[in-house]
Amino acid sequence: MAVTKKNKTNKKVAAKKSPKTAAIKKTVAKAPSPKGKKVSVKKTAPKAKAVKAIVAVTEKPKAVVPVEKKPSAIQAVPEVIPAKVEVKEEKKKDISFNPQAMEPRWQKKWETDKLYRSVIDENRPKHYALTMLPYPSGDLHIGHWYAMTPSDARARFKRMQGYNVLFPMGFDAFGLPAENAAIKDGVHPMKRTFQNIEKMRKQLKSMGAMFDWEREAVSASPEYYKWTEWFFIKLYKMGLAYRKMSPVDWCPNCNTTLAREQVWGDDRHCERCGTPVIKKDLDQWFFKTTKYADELLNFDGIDWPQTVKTLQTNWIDRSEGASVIFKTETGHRDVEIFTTRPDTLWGATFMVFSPEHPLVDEITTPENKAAIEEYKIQAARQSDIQRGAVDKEKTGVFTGGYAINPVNQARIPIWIADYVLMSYGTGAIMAVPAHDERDFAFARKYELPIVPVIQPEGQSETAVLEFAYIGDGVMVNSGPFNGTKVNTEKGRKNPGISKVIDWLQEKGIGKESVNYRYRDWLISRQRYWGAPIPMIHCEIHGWNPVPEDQLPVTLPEDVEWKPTGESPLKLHPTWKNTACPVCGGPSTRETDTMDTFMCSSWYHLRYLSPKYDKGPFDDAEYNYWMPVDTYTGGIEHATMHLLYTRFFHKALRDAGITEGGEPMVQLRNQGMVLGEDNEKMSKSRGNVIAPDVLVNKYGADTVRAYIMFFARWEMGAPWDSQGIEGSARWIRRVWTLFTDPTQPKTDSTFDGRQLRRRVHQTLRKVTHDFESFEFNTIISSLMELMNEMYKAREAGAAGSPEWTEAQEIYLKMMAPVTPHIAEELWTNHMGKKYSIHQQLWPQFDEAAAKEDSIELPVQINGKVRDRITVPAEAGEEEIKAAALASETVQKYLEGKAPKKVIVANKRLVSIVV
RNA sequence: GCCGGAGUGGCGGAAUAGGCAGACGCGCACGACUCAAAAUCGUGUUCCCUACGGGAAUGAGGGUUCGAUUCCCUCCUUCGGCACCA
Repeated sequence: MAVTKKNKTNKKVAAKKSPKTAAIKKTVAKAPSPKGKKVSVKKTAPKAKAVKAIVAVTEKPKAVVPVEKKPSAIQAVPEVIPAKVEVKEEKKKDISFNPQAMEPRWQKKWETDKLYRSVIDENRPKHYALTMLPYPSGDLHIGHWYAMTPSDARARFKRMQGYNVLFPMGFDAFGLPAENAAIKDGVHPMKRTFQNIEKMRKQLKSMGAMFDWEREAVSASPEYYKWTEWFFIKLYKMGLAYRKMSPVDWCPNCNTTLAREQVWGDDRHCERCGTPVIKKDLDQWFFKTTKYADELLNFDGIDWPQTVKTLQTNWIDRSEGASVIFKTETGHRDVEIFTTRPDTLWGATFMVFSPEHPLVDEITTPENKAAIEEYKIQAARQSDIQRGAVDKEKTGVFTGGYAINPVNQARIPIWIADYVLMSYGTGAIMAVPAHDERDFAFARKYELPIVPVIQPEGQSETAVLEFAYIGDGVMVNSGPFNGTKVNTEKGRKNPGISKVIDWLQEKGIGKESVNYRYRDWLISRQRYWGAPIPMIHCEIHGWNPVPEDQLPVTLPEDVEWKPTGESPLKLHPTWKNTACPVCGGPSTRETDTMDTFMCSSWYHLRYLSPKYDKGPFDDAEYNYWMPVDTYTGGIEHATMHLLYTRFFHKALRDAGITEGGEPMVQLRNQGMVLGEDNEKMSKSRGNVIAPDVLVNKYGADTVRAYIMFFARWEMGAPWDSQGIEGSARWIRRVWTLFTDPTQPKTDSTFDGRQLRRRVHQTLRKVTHDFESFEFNTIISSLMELMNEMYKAREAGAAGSPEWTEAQEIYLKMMAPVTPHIAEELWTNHMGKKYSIHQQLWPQFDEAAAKEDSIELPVQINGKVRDRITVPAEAGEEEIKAAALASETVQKYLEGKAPKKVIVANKRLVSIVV
C-alpha cells in the first residue's frame, strides 16, 4: 500500500513539472521479444542490401554527396573550409584534450556549413529517423538526452551507411503547464513558451546531434496550428468529428476536462496535479476513433515492440458476442444488451442496469423510487470519491420493473447496480448468475433465482449451483438448444455461441455484435493554450466549420488568467463573436481548444516542410520521406500518442491526404534513467541529474557515450555519477592513442594480421549493434578494440598500413557516438578530409575477420577440463582426434574408450565417459 | 485478479538457432610514478574449501539434454499496464 502511494506521489511530482517531460522519464523498460528482434533484422535487410551496393562502389566521401541541381548544403562543404590550416594551428597550440573548447567549435562549424541539412535526393535511399519531440518545459533533462542521443547516433550511422537521413526536431508547445504557470505568476503562456523553446534549443544544440534545424516545427506557432485546425475540419467533413453531451472526467483544480488516460490511480486523480477527479456533464467534441478500432488492432507490416502492440490491443479490448433486445414489461421499451455468451441467454434470471441508464426512472415503480434515488446518488459519489476495494461487495437496488427475456418469454426483475457501467456496452446487462461470477455473487446476496444452462459433462445440474460454472459442457434448460455442446472459446469459434447467434438473427431478436473497451477520443479542452477548434455556432444553422480561407483562427493575446472552469476564450469580450459561414449572421466561435495530442498526431508531417503554406505539408517531401522509418521514444505513449497518431494517419489516408496504412514502420522504446538512489528523478527528492552540468564537466561526447553505455537502452538504469568517469577515461585514452607522438619500433613484434582481424571483428559487431539498437555493446566493443590498439602500438604498430586502417575505421565507428572528438581527430590530427560525418561507413572485410585457429574447450562429463587449439578449417574428425589425444583427456579416460564424443558446432568438444 | 516485462559478482551490465558464465565499465585492493595528493600506468578482483588443486553458483524447485543463464513445468520477488468489460 505504502509503495503504491509513493508511486502515486512520484507521478504527481513528475507530472507537475511538465507532462510530456515526465512522460519521457516515466518509461518502463521493455525489451522487444526475441521474435521482434528477428523481425527487425529481416525488415531492414533488403534496404541494407540496396545501400551496400552503393557502399561497395567506392569509399570516396563523394558517394554521400547528393547529386542535385540545387547545390545542397553537404555538397558545398568541402570547398568552404581549408581544413589543413586549422590542423597546424591546433597541433602547435595544444594537443591536450579540451572538449569544452573543441565541441562548440565543431558545432558552430557544422551549423555554418549546413552539414546536417536533409534535402530530397532521388538517387539515395531515404531514412526518416524520428524521435519524440519534447514539451518546452524550459529545461532539458537527462531523460531527453537518454532518448535522443542514441537515436541521433543511429541516425548518424544510417547516414554513414549511405542513406539520405532526415532527423528533425521540434517542440510540442501547447499545453497546460504554461497556462497553469500563467495563472500563478501572470506571464503569458506564449511568452514563456517561446522563451523556453529558445533555451531548450540551445541545450539541444550542446548535444551535437544532427538535427536539421531548418525543419524545426513548433506546434504553438500559427503557421503550425493553422493546419491542426485544417485537419480538424477535414475530419469533421468526413463525419469523424461530432459533438456530444457526456459525463467527462474533470479536474476541479486544473479546471479542465481530462482524457481517460489522464486520470490515474485507484483514487482516480488528475495526471497533472494529483487532485481527485470528478464527473461533469459537458458538451464536447469527439473524434470517432472507434471507427478504426479493428484496423488499429492490426499491426501487419510494422515492426513495433510486442509490448506496445499488446498494450494497444488490450486498450482497445475487442470482444465478440451478440446484442440482444429485451423488452420492458411496462411501456414495451427496447433494452439492448451486449453479451459475449448468448448461449447462456436461457439462464438470464434478472437484468441489471447501470444507475445512470436513461430508462431507470421510467421503470422504477413508485414504492421503489426513494431507494433507487438514494442509490443513484451514492453511486455517483462513489465514482467521484475513492473507489473501494477491487473485490468489494456487490450492491444494488430493485427497480420494481420487469423485462421479458426474448428467448423464453420469462419475466425477469430489473435491478440497478454500480457494477454495471454506463460507459461499457449499453449500460445494461442480462444477468446469468449460474455462469458469471459477478451475477452469481449478486444473485446470492439478493436471493435471486439461479438457473444452470450449461452442464459439465458427467456432473449433475445441481453441482453447478454452488459456484458460477465457466467451462466446457452441454446446454440444458435452453429450449431448442438442449444438448448443444459448448466450450470456452470466444465468439464464433464456440459452436454453442455460433448456433445461438444464427438463431437470434433468424428470429430477429438479436444480432452478432462486437464491442470495444476503446472509446472515442474526446478532444475539447476548456483551456486557452491550445489550438482553437475552428467551429462556429449559429442559432439558425447550427455548427459549421470556419471557411478554410479564414484559417488560422488565431488565439487572442489579451486574455484573463482566471481559473473559472471556462476557457479564457469564452470570457474574452469580442473574440468569440463572428459571422455564420452560411448566412453571415451573428454567430459564436467554439471557445474550447484542442487536446495537445491532436498537435502531436501529425508533427512528423509538418517536419517535412515546416514553412510550407499551401497545405500541411509539401507533397514532394511527403512522397520522398514518408513513412517514418524509425521512431524512438517512451513507451508511456503506447495507448495515447502512438494510438492517436495511427488513427490520424488512417483517417487522413481515407481522406486522400496520406498514403499507406501506417505512419511509422519501426518503433523502439527506450527505458528510463533513474536517480542514483534508484528512484524516479524528481526535484523534491533532490536526485535530478542535470545534463548541462555534465556537459560542462566532461563535454558532450562523454555524456553521449556514457548514456549509450551504462544501461541497456530499452531497459534504462539508475544513474551512476562515478560510472561516467569510465566513459570520460575512454575518450581521453582514445585522444591519447591518436595524439601521442609515437615512434615506430625497430624491434617490432607487431602482428598486422591480428590487428586487422580485431578491427574487422569489431566492425562487424558494431554494425550489427547499431542496426539492432544495442548501444551499450557498441561502446564496450570500441573500448576493447582500443585496448587492443594500445597493445598493438606498444608492439610497434605505428606507421604500418594496418595501423592507419585501424585508426580510420576506429574513428568512423566512433563518429556516430562521439561526433566531436571523432571529427577533431579525423580532420585535425589525421589530416583527413573534412568532414568525418560525410564519410561512408567502413566496409567489412570477411577474410580479415577470420580466425586462423580456434581454441575449443573440452568438456568431460559436462565439465571443462582442457582446451585444444586446432586450425580454423579443421573438420569434426580432426577435432575429435585432437581432443582425444590430449593428455588431460587421456587421464580422465583412464584407458577406457569414451561413451560418446560430441563436437558441437566447432565451438566445444564434449566427451562422455 | 488478468496481461506484459525483468531477476546473472559489491554495482551497471555481457554471453541465448542450448556449447568456456561474468566481456566492457564502475568500485575496491595492491604496485609504479610523486615530497605528497590528484591524474596516469600496471596487476588482481563471483563465492567456498584443507588453496600450483578442487567444489559451488545466473531468483527457488523440478524436467528435457552429453551439455541449460538460454527450452519446458511449478513457484517466488519485482516493475509496468488494465481492472466489476457483461
